[in-house]
Amino acid sequence: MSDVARLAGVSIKTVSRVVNDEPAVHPDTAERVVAAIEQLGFRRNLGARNLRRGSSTGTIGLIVEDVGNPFYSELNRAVERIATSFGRHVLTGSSEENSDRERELALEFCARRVDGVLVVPAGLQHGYLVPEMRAGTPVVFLDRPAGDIVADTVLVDNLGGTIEAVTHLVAHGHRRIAFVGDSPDIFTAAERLRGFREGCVRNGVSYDESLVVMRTPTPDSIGHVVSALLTGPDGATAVIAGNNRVAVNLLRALAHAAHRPAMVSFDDFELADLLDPPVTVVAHDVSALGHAAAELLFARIQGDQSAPRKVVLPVHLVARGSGEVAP
Amino acid sequence: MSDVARLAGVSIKTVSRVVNDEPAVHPDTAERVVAAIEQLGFRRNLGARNLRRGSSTGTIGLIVEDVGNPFYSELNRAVERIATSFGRHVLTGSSEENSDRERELALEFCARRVDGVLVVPAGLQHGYLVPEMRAGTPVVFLDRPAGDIVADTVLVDNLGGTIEAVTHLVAHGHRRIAFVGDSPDIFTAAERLRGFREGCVRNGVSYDESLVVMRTPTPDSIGHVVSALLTGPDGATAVIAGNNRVAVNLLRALAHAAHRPAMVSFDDFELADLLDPPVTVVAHDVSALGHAAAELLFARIQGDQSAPRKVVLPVHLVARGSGEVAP
DNA sequence: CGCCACTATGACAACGTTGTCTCCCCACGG
DNA sequence: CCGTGGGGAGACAACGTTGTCATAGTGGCG
Repeated sequence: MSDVARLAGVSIKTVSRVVNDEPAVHPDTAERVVAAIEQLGFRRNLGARNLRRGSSTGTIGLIVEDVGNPFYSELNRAVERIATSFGRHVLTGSSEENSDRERELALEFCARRVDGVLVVPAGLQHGYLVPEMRAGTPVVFLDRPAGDIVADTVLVDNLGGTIEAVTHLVAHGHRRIAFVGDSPDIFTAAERLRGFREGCVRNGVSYDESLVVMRTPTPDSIGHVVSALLTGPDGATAVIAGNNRVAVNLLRALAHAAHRPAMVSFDDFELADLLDPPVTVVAHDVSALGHAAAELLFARIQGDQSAPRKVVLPVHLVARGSGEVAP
Repeated sequence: MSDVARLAGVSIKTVSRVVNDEPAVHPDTAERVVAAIEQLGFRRNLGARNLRRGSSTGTIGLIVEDVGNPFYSELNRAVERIATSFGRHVLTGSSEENSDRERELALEFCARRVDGVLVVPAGLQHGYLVPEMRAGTPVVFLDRPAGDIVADTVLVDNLGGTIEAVTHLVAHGHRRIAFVGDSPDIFTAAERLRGFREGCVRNGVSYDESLVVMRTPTPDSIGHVVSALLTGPDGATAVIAGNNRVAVNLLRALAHAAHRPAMVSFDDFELADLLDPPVTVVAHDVSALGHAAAELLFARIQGDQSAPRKVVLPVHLVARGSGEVAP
């Protein structure tokens, strides 16, 4: 800036005035300044500007498990949409389901003075965020609750959705239902398992632990267990997939199986409707989840001091065929 | 920081020393400072720090069409991986295929002093980036080239891939092949159309303009044209989808059609292998695209001044069945 | 002619840090 | 007893901006 000022033969302050379109600059002077700016390729430093003006950085942080996972990328998009409408940009980070990385990202974002942070938590301990929150950085948890602190949270109805899935399968004649979920360390996975158990109880179906598998879904991990679940006299005639990753891997494992069980997936996913049979899912509006969380975050950013809120978004079963297969 | 200094009864500089783990601070003093920091919830301002030290902001910008599109989110993930390995964070933005928005995002990121920018360009004019690049912000274009400037670019072999798709279909007996692509304003769409034409020529198949549709893929836009392309005595017996969005919409439009044409999709997509028949695709490694572009960007950030590079990544046809359907 | 209002501009401080330099104190060696 | 050296700490400036205030010049009006 001082280079520009020197070249234009004005003070640094006048350059600032021109850059900020402030009035009270003589057109001729402004022209000289603009020319100097062009010539030197000057760009004002937004960081310094924000520092001096005490204004916000105009960014929010978003921490998810994996920005490449379609579920989270849809969330990311929804958050970005709201952020843009509030004139903010989004810093994203993937925690990789690792609580240390989550913490590192969150603290880093806070140090950068983001206006707020949205977290899909990987860990169960969030005490480290308390000082940041007290220092004025709002934090909203989404998809999963905070571990050991009270904070704004937006969830989906994991329990109700899984119960509904069980009920649907029972209504179509199934009594032996398997549940394949993600690692039980993940809140949503544990919660859906709880829903599964509750659903069995409510529908008068025996809950059989041997028909439950909870582990990180990979083609191998799912492939190995699926036949064990479905064969034998006590094998399951229907299976519930605990999330879209499980569902996809399960479908792949079943692709060449002789016997196709009935299936319901928690989480909708692209092309579920085009498979044969089309996959019945417990759908929830991922965009709505992102929207709700971001809206809540911006309310906090704008000074909403009310008590921490907990929002649970509804889910609904979309019957497409795979859940209606007879035992 | 001055509050902390006052509370601890030391100078502001000593606080700085403690915060930065500098030696030559008496343990007792350090302890007092740490206590004051705890009590006040002090967090150092990274922006001010970077300003003073003249160090980088530790961020790079990534501009894609839509962070929610699985293709771009996979790209995002790959870029994040490299960025993390270089200790950087990623600011993302969706241009929504709008060149004004792209420009706005890019200039905004530059003003924030990102260390570099990765752009999947929406527009064809990038002269606006020249001053930024001269000012020292490296820019790498990926998936599509810059419009009117010479710059680092990483592309995939759109031309070769589409030619291969045509060749594959011809080898399976097809002579009337339709091409459904995205809006011709998009580089990859135009390039793939060029490849389609070239493929027809090389394979001695007549290139028939009436079998080409180029438009933004939506369920409606695709649904309306598809039957026109495939019916009648001159209807196509095979169709090439210009990208994954087109493919998905096309599949949906064809789901209940009496007559299923052969099909090849440019871009692989999840579950393509589980459809009936499984979808033959021209696959390319999206992660590799992101990696290559990010690696190139960081080489520039670290001072590589060599001539702008243009990288074209290979594609390969994955025959799964849908392209092998007889006419 | 003197005063005022107004325009155009600049000097200076401050935002929150950190690098440089200086100062003080105490232990140690001669 | 004095000189030296090193550990511990602070004063000050600077990073790139912008807000505040001051100043110089100009034109109009009584």
